[in-house]
Amino acid sequence: MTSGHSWEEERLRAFQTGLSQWYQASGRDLPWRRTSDPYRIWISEIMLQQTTVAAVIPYFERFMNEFPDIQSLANADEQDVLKLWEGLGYYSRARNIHKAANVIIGQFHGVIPSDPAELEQFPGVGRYTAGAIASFAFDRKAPIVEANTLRLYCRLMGYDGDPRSSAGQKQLWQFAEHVLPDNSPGDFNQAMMELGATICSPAEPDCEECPVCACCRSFHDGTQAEIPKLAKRPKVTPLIEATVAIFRDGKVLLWQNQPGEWWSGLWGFPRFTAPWKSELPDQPGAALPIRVNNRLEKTILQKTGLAVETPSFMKLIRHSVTRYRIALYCFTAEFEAGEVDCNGRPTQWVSPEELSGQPLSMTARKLAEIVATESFNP
DNA sequence: GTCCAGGACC
DNA sequence: GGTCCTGGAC
Repeated sequence: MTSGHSWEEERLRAFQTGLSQWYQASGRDLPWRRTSDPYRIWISEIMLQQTTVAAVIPYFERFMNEFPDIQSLANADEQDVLKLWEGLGYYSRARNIHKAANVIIGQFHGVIPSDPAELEQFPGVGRYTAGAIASFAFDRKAPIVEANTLRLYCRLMGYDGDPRSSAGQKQLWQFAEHVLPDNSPGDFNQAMMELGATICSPAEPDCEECPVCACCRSFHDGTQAEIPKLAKRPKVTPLIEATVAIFRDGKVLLWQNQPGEWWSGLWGFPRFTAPWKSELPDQPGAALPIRVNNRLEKTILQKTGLAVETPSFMKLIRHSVTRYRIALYCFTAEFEAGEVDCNGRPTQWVSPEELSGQPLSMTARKLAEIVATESFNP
């Protein structure tokens, strides 16, 4: 295994030219590629972290309509930023861009810096995102390594080690720097990502269409299926949870998720580990076994301070969060007695119509829709 | 239904 | 090295 990877000048030129011609002919026209506005580039790059292009596009358009510049974002309430982020996931990204916007307004006179090292100081901006903003918006010669380029670089180098190891990371960043041209490094980086995303795909890359297959070690060796080495999947833990929409005088109780919890900063219906051991039959409207019902009522009292009338089972939602596979049992219930006490957690009573204005997780949103429909047409 | 993709930060 | 989230492909 080689410790460094370097190409001769001639090969480098051929690679850069082939890639650039291919990108000009075949690159997708994406909303954030029509601009060099660092604000738009920055927001798009944050949205694109851990998120696919197709999912990002409508969010990006809405976000830019609502917050067209960094000042409007800094002025906004965090809750309104989270509301625009609803459904995109990884909500710390939304809290971080709001925080960073205020730092840029307060300490950088509203000007996004062009230096990758400075960019990396902002919350939510790591080495990749700093390089992306610096190169795309300012055409600075900053290398990038993210999922698409990681796969592409590993194959170009024929790197069969673990790309997540420190040795692998060192190789990748070194390679990214090595191939980066002086002219239009931003376009070059975009082209690399585009090639990784479209041609050099994880399964069955379309090597016949690749403009640089002549430079590709993995293509030469026929090792595309083994490179890059895939990460081991963490083992999945099943969870059974319950959530309840409690009604009082036509309003429903929400609590706010706290730092360190899932969906921190967003609102939701009281939600907790289900007080039973195995999955229940999935029959909306069906009466719960009496003992299960009693335990549920007792848990609701513990978590909210409220006694409720017999909870009614509405829906089973199956979803996943990181390594957890969750069966979420959704209930509605009518308030009977008590004072709201959710262990110091912020709470509010809202009408079903007001639910649409609250930032909720996707699962809370699903129950909110059921709740709004039921209360409109019970 | 299950599997997979997708960076920052602790 | 573990945690954050969702949607789309299969």
